[in-house]
Amino acid sequence: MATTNRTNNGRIGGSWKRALGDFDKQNGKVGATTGVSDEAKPADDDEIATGLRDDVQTVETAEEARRVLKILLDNTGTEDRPMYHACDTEVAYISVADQTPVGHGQVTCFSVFIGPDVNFAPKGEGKRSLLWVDTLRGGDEVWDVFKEYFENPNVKKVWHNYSFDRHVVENHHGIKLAGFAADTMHMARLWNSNRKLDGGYSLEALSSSADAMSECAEMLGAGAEMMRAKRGMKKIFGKPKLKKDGTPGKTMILPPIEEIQEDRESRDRWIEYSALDAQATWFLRESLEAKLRGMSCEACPILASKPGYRTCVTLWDFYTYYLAEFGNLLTQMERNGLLVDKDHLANAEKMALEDKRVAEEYFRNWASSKCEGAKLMNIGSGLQVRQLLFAGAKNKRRDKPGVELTREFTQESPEWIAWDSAGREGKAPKKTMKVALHGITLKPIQVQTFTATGLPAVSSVVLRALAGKPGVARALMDTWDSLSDKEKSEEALKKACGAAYDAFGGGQEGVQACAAIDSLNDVAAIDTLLSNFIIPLQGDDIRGPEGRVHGALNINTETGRLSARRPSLQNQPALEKDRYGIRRAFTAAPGNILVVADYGQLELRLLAHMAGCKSMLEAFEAGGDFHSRTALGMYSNIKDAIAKGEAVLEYGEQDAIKDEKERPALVKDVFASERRKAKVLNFSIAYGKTAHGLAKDWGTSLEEAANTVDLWYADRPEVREWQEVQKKLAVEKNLVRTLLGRVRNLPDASSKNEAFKSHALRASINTPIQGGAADIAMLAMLQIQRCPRLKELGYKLLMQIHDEVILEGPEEHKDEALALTKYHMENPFPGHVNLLDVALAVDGDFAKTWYEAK
DNA sequence: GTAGCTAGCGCC
DNA sequence: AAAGGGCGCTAGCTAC
Repeated sequence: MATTNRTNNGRIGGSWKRALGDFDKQNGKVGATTGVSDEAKPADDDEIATGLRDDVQTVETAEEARRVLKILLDNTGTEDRPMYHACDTEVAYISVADQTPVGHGQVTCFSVFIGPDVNFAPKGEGKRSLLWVDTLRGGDEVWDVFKEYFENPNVKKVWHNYSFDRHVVENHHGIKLAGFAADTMHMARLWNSNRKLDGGYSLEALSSSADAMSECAEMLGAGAEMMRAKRGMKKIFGKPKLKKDGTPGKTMILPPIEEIQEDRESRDRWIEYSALDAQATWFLRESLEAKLRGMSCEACPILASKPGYRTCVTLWDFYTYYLAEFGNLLTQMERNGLLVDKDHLANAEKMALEDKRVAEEYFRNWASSKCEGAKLMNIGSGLQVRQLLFAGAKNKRRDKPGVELTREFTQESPEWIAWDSAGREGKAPKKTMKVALHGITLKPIQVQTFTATGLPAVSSVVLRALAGKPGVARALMDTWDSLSDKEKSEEALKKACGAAYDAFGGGQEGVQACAAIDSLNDVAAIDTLLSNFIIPLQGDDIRGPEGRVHGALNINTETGRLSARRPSLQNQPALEKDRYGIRRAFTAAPGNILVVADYGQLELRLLAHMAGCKSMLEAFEAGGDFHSRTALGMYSNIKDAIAKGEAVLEYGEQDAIKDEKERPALVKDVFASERRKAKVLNFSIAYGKTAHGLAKDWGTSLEEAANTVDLWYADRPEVREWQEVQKKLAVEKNLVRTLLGRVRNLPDASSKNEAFKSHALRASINTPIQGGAADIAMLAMLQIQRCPRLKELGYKLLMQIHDEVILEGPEEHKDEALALTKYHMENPFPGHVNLLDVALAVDGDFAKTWYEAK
């Protein structure tokens, strides 16, 4: 085998990218994982010749299509023993990195493999077990023939990353895919969630992995070699990119898919390549089924002991009971998409740009009064901001260089910017110029936070500490002349400002520095909103033709949570930070309404259940403010106050009729700081946070933090025991399991590297909780999806944000739909029950927009 | 010019 | 040696 390096330099511009080409790294698709040579040498014939071409039956006409359609429909097997049809498509006219496949992309061909025994060749022409259909040449007529095939629910189809193929196939002729049976990417995740560094989950990587394919090595026989012959597309079809002078360059580029397919020189190789994908998927499914059948699925013992629990003996059971259907549901949600109000976003953009302009001007004026270069600096560059504020600071790692006193940066020249924006007339001025930045502080700022590379961090937390409370210094500056002497006293100013006050000499100078850094922070915050949400949500790449955004929902996390991409709809700004109301842009279609429901304290409830923690279970049963109740368990002074009747956890009915003055105080008001600590611990302990980290956050001694942690555990000893069991499991077996028994491999639990090992051990106590919450959310979504009444009412799932779901449907049925949604979430197990030892609390509402429904 | 990295930040 | 789990996305930067 030729030597290949691991770089993926396939800048494969424009519109070619395809499903299995370099779909995406998160899904472990080719790109990062397939060795792609940099060298512009022709592919070695030995490597790519599979000898497969003669085994491929090609179809280019409707007549041939009708003949093979019969063979396809004759080979579906039985309910008990289905014959799996592995399918795959190749796609042109889509930029997979940027565009949603809903409404983008055109299928140029597809391939099907039903196993080595099925023969697609006409009588008397020998045997061809691979089917390859040319939809470029075949066009609409061929699609019309195969529509019946794709829509037939009795044909059990298998795909690798079904999501992509489903959408691009459904881009043609209103086809509605049915008969989904398995997604080998999801099966592979369930088998081993830890392949990120081991080649990932691309079809290429999996089908050429001896481990993944081990269960069908025998069946493959000599074919195993053939599987391993599979290579990335660019390796086989790449051509040297032509340089400006027309000579071949070093970089390889991939011609457009439709060209490769039609080009006489590459067509046969292309047919082989693409037919091989279906075959690889088929064998991979066989192997993974055998693997999953051999792996136990051990649910949380407390849960598994409950009467009525649907036991999955093996992970294959888990796949067939839940995950396959869930995978299909996710593709349906992707297709549904969310309607986005572009006008609203355009308006938000205007406001954001204006706010940003004002804030930027304020900072730049101030900074350039102290350093000439700041006039032209890039204030979005952390490096440059660090140069201004931390010049001369040492690196935390002694062997590495610190921040220089002065440094030059290359910036676009003002002349060029003017020329570029004013119509490019005449000779182009020089594009860039050097800009020198030096430190501007009067006294060095004490560095508290460092980046991983040892340099002073300039994150928003650091800048916030320098600037003080948002808006305060700025307000002082704006009203400076009318301030009283007392208000202008050193003491008062220092109190109102952040740490930059002293570093810039105090007085008005100090206040101004704080105000300017505050503005800088503002610029960064606005920029994030603009570039992450406001702008991309208006673009056509992630929107389908009907104006809805169709992000991808992936099952690709270590814990079993979903992740969302293009766009990442799961990290829209939280309500309190959503200053431009971005969530208002997510809206229901006319006549419809959004139903939004989320779990309360889902992860803590799962911890209570799995650990069998008496105190936590009681607290959830009692209801009310959970964090106050935690504080009550930790601090005796709260207990005393309650015993004396001076405070209560929450008001009961009797308190409501009392005069306000006669009412006892609430714990969350009187013991606010205790409650705050209890709340932080509730969230932190599940993540494995250490006393050291808490001490740093709270600015207390290690001892004090450790004592507080002990107070938390004192009331909840079962949690500590449970965590020890998880860690032990991780060390002994290098795995932990979620609530429903899915596995997460943690090889680092045996690592000699203590940092890796610690991380694995923290993950071991978090994964059952986080993954268990994902399990519950999955069950609830399946119940919602299956609910015949919700379907009848016209309600569809659009989105999941870990513990929250969004549905859309006709406004007239909103009350019933919300009630049903909550019911399913509260009773997510098959049979409409909740088998946990703790109730599942669900909060929900409906509204025209996401913002209002939260 | 590109690819891959770091830093940073959004969500649960 | 670091010191809270899980993600995706962007801008800036640098090596090639």
